[in-house]
Amino acid sequence: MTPTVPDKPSLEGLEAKWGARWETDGTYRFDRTATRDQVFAVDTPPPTVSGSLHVGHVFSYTHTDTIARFWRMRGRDVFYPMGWDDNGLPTERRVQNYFGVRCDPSLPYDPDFTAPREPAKRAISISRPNFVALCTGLTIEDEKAFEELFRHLGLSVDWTQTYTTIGERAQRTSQKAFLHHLREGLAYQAEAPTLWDVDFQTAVAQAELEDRERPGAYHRLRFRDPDGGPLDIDTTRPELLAACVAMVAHPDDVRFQKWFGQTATTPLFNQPVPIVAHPLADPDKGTGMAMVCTFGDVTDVVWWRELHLPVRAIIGRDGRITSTPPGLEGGPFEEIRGLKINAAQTRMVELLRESGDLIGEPQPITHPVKFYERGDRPLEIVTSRQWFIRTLDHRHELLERGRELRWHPPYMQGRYQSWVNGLNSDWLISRQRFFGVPFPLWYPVRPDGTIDHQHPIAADEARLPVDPSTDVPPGYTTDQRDQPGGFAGDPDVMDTWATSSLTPQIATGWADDPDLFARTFPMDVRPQAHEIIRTWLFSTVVRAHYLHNCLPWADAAISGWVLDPDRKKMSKSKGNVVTPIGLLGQYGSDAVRYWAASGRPGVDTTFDEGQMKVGRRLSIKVLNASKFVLSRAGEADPSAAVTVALDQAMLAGLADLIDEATSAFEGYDYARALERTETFFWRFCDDYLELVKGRAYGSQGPEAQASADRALTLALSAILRLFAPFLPFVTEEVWSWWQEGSVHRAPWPAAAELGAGTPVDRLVLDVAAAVLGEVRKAKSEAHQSMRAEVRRAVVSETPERLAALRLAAADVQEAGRIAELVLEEGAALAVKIELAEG
RNA sequence: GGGCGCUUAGCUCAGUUGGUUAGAGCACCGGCCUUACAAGCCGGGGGUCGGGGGUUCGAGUCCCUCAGCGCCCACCA
Repeated sequence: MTPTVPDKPSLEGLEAKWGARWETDGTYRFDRTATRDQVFAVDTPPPTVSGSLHVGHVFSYTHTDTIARFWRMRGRDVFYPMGWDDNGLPTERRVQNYFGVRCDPSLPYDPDFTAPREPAKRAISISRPNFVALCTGLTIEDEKAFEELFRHLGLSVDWTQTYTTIGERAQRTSQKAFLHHLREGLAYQAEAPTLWDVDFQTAVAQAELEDRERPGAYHRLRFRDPDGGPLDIDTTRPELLAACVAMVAHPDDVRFQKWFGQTATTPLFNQPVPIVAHPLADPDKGTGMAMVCTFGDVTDVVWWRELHLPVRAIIGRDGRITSTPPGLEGGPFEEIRGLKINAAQTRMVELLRESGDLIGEPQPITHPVKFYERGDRPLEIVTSRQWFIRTLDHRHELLERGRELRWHPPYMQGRYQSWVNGLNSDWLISRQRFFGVPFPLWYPVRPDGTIDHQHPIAADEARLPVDPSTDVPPGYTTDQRDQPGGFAGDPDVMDTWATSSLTPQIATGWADDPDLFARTFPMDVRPQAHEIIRTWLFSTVVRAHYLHNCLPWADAAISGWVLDPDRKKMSKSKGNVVTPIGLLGQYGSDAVRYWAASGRPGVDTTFDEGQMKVGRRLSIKVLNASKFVLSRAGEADPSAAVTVALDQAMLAGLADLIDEATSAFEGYDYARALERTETFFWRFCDDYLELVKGRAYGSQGPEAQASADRALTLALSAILRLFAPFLPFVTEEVWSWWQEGSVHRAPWPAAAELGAGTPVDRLVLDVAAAVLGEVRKAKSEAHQSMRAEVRRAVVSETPERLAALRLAAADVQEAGRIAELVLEEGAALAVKIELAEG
């Protein structure tokens, strides 16, 4: 094929041109005839749709894309779907504000409902199905914008495989998996104390917690020991005094052993409480004696459970003091009833100070307090009925799965192990929210109108997905909803992780496409960020272990974060926010990808526009070097032999590079593959191209020219393919000048294709470039042009290197414009240069 | 409290099993219109490889220790 090389190659417009072409040609389309062993399947992270994509997405998704492109060129059929995570709280909050609505799950579906154009002043109550429809509609627009950005970035996703986490397939999959677990006893419901967010009014799982350092104070309260003497404790939660159910000290604590088994009396309320022993009580903390309340913190829950203490709850789900424990009616408790927690604490301290039961002044401290990671107020612990998936009983199997998984980088496995080792409760999957996957369950309503939670009615698997708030369980009729003798739908939804833990099953069609599933599951790789190892990665392993008794994928590729130390400075000085689309427009997608791909696996990387400039320069260099090679040698005879030592040496180095890049990619180290390829390429341009230029123009006769031409085209072909995973647009552009088809479907280069076999003196290029460098240096120091003539150059070198240099002497002379080249044996490289006059 | 990672030139980072005077890019300085590229090319200066100790013929690389930064985990009265 005769190359068609533009006069002025440019990067402008390549994204649009090739994006459209790849779509038309189905370049990245998954071939459903491939069998599992021919497939490379990627469990792409579905980005949260509420909000916008930021440079962190560009960063990590590029990493995955380079891997996908590598395996595609290696001949694998790449299954690379995209998902949108539109399920969950962020979308709910947006819809509430955007439309001025709120979800009331007790309302029936209104098929005629249309959203108000402007948010109503008073929030309109709508049914859950109507609310969900609004959520879905609002996310579609964002999803379009996300797809456009990712296409512009050049992700080689198969956009026909897109799913959403609230979509029908995700719901079907989530519900089917839940029913599986239910049948096998791996899912269960329990009425138990759980961490509760009083603002979101929902239970929260261990994985969603974070500790925040908060100011607090130790308050010393004076209880009465069994003899009526003082017995002091320190507490940060004096407002929970009315919920005190015991006092506890360490079993070995000699100060308190005489009281174990006896009864103390609380201040203010004068309630009797047992004095008990438990090893979790720390003799060095406070007075060594603690009060146990239901519930002030998770230690209270442990004590309550293990010491079989009664429940005396006072905090309601709205975060106020609501329930009055028996025996406290009419007393000082009335002073705090109805108050929020902070106000209740203030009032309690006043009351205790008045009664003389507060000893000294509160001692301010800073201590870690548990928060929901998206929440603003400390979590409380309330008792409620929730659904759980068992994890504690399977800790050892799950640890073993973690060891079976191949981690990139390997040390990331430690995060998984420490998380699993630290699990202290089963996985709480129910949420008292609306925009999520409903539980496919109903409960019988007893004749007295109460709900019989112990006998849930499961949906028919063939009918999934169901919405129990509108669908009717098998054997019932619509009019029996919420009626005595009828049924009631489960009001909760699954936590978003309960759905996203099934992304492999959703993407591969486990619930509804057995053919696809057989070709793609278990998947090959899960790319994701390190902070969600404990949530997304862990929960995905749990689901696959239970559902399929295997890992969901063989490899986990963990990406770091984008650090932005200069963010302030940038926004101050320039006043414009750096958005991904702006960067892509300014530097070009290939350049931004270059920056992203230079971030090593798992390593946090600084946001660096300088690297994008370098990437742009590299892309332009690819255009220009390719232009030179193809316009000189594009019509080279493919059967010509590479006979010149310099050419052979260059190809030998390229063969080494191919081997190194290949094994780096196989180990998920795209960054190393890029770095090595780039280094080679610059040397190829700066040294080899300069050395070979004259010969390629025919200065040394047709055979020497043919060798150069052949070497140039072989090298260009391999280099373009090595760069293709990183710079998909510019490599495709150049490829199209002289090759049929897409470079992204071309075979990954192999060292063998470069005609290896004959022994090659690899020193030739090395020595020739070194001498050329000396000549350049001399001209630079003489303030001469590189074109300046050298009358005579005397090169001293070791005999071995001199022999190598001799093989490239003609090229060196020509590149350096050296009239007379003298070679002498010496200890190390030394070059004496006499420039011509003038 | 336990664990992991990082600390190499002004900046961003490479340095794979320990081996010749420690590398790249950016920035800086100087030079050059050289027929692929002036949004380019050529050259140059610049580092006691966080501190200390050890193993070794030899340590940026291995061991110990200390410090700083970041992250993960932890029952937080």
